[in-house]
Amino acid sequence: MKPVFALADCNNFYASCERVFNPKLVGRPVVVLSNNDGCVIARSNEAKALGIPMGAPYFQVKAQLAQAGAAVFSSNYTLYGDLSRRVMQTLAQFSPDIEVYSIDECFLGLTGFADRDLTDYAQTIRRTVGQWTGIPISIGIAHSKTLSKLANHFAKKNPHLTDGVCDLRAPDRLERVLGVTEVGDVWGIGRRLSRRLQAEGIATARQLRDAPPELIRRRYSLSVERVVRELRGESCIAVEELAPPRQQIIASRSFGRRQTAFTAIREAVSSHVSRAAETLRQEGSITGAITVFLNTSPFEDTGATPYYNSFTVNLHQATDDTAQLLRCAHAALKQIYRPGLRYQKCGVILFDLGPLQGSQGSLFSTQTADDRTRRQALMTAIDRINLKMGRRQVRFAAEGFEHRWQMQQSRRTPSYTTRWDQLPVVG
DNA sequence: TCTGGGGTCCTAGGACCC
DNA sequence: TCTGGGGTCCTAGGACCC
Repeated sequence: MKPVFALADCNNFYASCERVFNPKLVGRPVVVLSNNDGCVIARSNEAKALGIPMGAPYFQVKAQLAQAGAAVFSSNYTLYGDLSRRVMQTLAQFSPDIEVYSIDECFLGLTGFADRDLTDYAQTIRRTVGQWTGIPISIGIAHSKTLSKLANHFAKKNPHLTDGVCDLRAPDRLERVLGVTEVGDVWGIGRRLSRRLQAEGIATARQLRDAPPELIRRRYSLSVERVVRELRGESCIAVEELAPPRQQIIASRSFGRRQTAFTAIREAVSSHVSRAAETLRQEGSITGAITVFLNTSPFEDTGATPYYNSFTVNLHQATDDTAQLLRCAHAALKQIYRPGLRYQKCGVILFDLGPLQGSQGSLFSTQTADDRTRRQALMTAIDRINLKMGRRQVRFAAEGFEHRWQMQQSRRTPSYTTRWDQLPVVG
């Protein structure tokens, strides 16, 4: 039996989240900005209709948005994360086999449901998610993940034709949809590949499907060959219920305004280390290496070449101790900081991750097992307090107090669903 | 003045070894 | 003047995703 996949994808997710708690926004253009209020990263249909491109720098479209009476929000990831969890929990009612693919997308294995009317089933899913969470979704169904993405894309682009659900198992419909889908809209074909393929006369998803896989592999790569096979309905990518352990943890931010002073940058790096280490401990992992990176803006028009540098410290013993990581990060920062530059962003990467359980001590460590136990108890205590009392109530002095480098978020909505003091009020 | 953040995978090429 | 061949491992960079 051929496998059946569904992809459920929230429509304009962040913009829809803002609408859930502010129904007056329905019908109005809504956009959500990236961190630091830099770029447009989510648009309601009305905002898309204005021609606001995805990723547009806010300052370039600000006037246009204001003129159209658009509602503009700083991103509120706490809110979006919480609503995402609710959507995923609802979806889990409909298949035993689900993979949360991103904050707003979820694959459902429907192979065992193939004897039902799946369009009908998908409509039930849409209705339920809408009623329980207030978030509108679209659903694509097909014999491979890549085709289900494509089905979803078609459903979303043609709501009047599809009512938000598109089943591409029917061969004639599949032919038609493949024929009208640009090759760059296929999952796994980005801007670069799309340009190359088009230069060779492959402009639609159908043309890509009909290209010989062996040739594609030779000319492009294994990954593009896999895309071709998936477009042929040959499923090469399974639903992965268990997320593979992660390989790295990144914490970085642009500065609210350009920074030059070493002390300010060290504070920012320290606070990123602290955040990354928190994630590390949440996952029950330890890290064997830390990279600090620092850069100036790539958009500076002074003609100077942008500065980007990074430095990696390998730990002789893997750890999840914030204090130890701070020492390494400070040493790394000293290696890459150059006075006189206007820095735009810094961050840290933890990699070489492994499980805390069963980790080995180092032959060369001066730390005793007792020391380690005490440090771990300290970290656990800090994490607990911060969880209970709010983020960063207890923190390391290296993170500083003034935070003049911190990002700007002037248009942020309350954390309606995760903070008691910010619950929505019905009046 | 103002241009996000967090991930994964693949490949080519260099270092190194025998 | 001549200057192998093959294997592995690591890393940087490119490409993709949301």
